[in-house]
Amino acid sequence: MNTNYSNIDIKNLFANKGFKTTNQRLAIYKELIGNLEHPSAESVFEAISSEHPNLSLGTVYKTLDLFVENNLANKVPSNDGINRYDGNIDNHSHIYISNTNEIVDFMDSGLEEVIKNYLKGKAISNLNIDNISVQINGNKIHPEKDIIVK
Amino acid sequence: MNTNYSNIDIKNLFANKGFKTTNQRLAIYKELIGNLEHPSAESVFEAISSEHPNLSLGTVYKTLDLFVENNLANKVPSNDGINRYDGNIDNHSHIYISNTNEIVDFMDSGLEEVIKNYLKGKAISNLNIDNISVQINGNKIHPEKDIIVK
DNA sequence: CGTCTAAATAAGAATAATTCTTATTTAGAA
DNA sequence: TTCTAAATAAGAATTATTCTTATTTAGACG
Repeated sequence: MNTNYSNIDIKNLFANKGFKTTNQRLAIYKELIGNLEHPSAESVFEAISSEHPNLSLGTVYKTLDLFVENNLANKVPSNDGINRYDGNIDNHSHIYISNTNEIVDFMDSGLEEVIKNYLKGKAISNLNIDNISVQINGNKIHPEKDIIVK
Repeated sequence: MNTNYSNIDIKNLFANKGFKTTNQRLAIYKELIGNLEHPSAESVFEAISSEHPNLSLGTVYKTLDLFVENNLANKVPSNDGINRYDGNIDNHSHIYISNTNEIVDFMDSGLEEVIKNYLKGKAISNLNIDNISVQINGNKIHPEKDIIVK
């Protein structure tokens, strides 16, 4: 995913979706695509509120939902009751780490391919499939260190 | 999964985990394993409150979390901020249906096998994997009808 | 470029889900 | 049967999210 958008690029992106570009939306969008940790509305707000001291938390909520509705972001299912968002709209999977509460991207087109092929042999009637992603649940052996996928 | 537990069976199950059997816990557990729709705390409460008029919603919350801690249930990640629970602790996958807000079980040991095999070729360092499940996101063509997997 | 207006925002009130507190009740050990 | 630690009921408190409304602003249009 290219996260190296200029303000002009983002402005065009927004215009194509039919909504206005505001400083708030620019800041929220840039934070979202730059933050790979699947932030909550609250953490997006905290990350940018020093540069945007008048920003309202309600605006962050509304704006993130606007992005989701317009396919500029996705919600990431969570199991602690707090909604988290993902600026990466390419289909990918997630590693849920229970002892750190992290949700780490697992990008691997081969995996999605393998699953799609397997499911071709199955008939699931009455369902339009939008996308498939894998949830890998686990815990970090060394919580302070990163997970490295090779 | 055998959902045909007698009260005695459940009592033993609880005793083995080291906690007391109460009427509330029996009712909550039976509702949880009998309800395949991944209920929230609220819906468990509603389902059994007529037979247990003094039951407190807080007790349902506490009890469901007790079950999760003791591996008698799992939390199901959701993206509407409401925690949902699953009394089926066998590893399985879920179909998330956006237009009905349902979460439907997708039991298929072959699928988990295919994924495990694929992941054997990958090195994910610093992670203990507990389980892997697939999230199939889609929407029902006929919302009032069921999804049938063959 | 200035004007205008629908759209967006700030601020904080309202709501909804969940957790916490404490007095009372109870399961099950002894 | 007694006793006590554990569990519960009730409702207050907290937290995440949504809603309301007065004010501000992006950008269309002249």
